[in-house]
Amino acid sequence: MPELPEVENIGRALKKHLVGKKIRNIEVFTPAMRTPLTPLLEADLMGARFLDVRRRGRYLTAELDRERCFLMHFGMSGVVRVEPVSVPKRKHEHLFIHLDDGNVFRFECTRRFSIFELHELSSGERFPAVLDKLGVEPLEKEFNAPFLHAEAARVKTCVKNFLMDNAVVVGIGNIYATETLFACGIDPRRRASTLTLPECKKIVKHSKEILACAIESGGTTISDFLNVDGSKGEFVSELKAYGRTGCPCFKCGTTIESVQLGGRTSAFCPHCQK
DNA sequence: AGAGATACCTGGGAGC
DNA sequence: TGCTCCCAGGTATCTC
Repeated sequence: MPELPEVENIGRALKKHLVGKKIRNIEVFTPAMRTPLTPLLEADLMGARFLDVRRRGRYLTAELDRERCFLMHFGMSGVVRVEPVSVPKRKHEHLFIHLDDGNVFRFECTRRFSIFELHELSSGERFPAVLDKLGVEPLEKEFNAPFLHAEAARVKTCVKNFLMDNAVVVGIGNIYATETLFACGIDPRRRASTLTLPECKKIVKHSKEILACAIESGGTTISDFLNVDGSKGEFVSELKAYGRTGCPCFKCGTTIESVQLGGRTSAFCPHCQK
């Protein structure tokens, strides 16, 4: 599934393929997505030109002229491709945007968790207003230990759910929260407000490192996304805790356990994570 | 107000 | 073998 590093790479690739191109035609195959795709047909987008592609959290925006933009979120099974019109339509492709260079921008999502919407974008704005409430970017300097410590102090939820809260920091999903807490030796069930400043420093350090590592390892997924089909990035082989319930801990050999937190499975080592 | 629960959706794997 | 059931995931929306 596209995590933040992959979304970043997808955005860079899309930028190369879309910017400067004009929309020739739009085809919608599945009108009733999580949010309906029909507004894309009703809006007059013929001839609109792509100006830029940007990432915010796990969202991508594709800015058009005429003060509008597409807002994309890939959920857990969303894929985008830019391919020649001759490539046959796949089963779960829901939207085609034909470009004036003869290629087709294709939006695929098996589980239909993805979002593809049209938004207003007043001049000077970088992102549509619906993204205003998102938290800081984990790779930016605003995501630091004092910030995290202050945020943690005012919530009652557990560390794991806190790290996954998009209003605090964006793009840390179940996998990265699980891996970060394992790397830090912090029990995911602990109250976030019990985190010390040094522990927050660890979390910031490790989450940035893990994201950076995933960006490198995710490269293969990106080439697949444009060329063939989405095989998983190599980062899956780096996982130390996520998906390893019942397996021995790489550090101490204790059996990895799992617990439900906020409706999500959290794997952890009961010996290493305190 | 804030936090937990639930709906959304489908493919794949486990179990019978 | 073939069927049913459950799980995975992020976000919006609800309920308490």
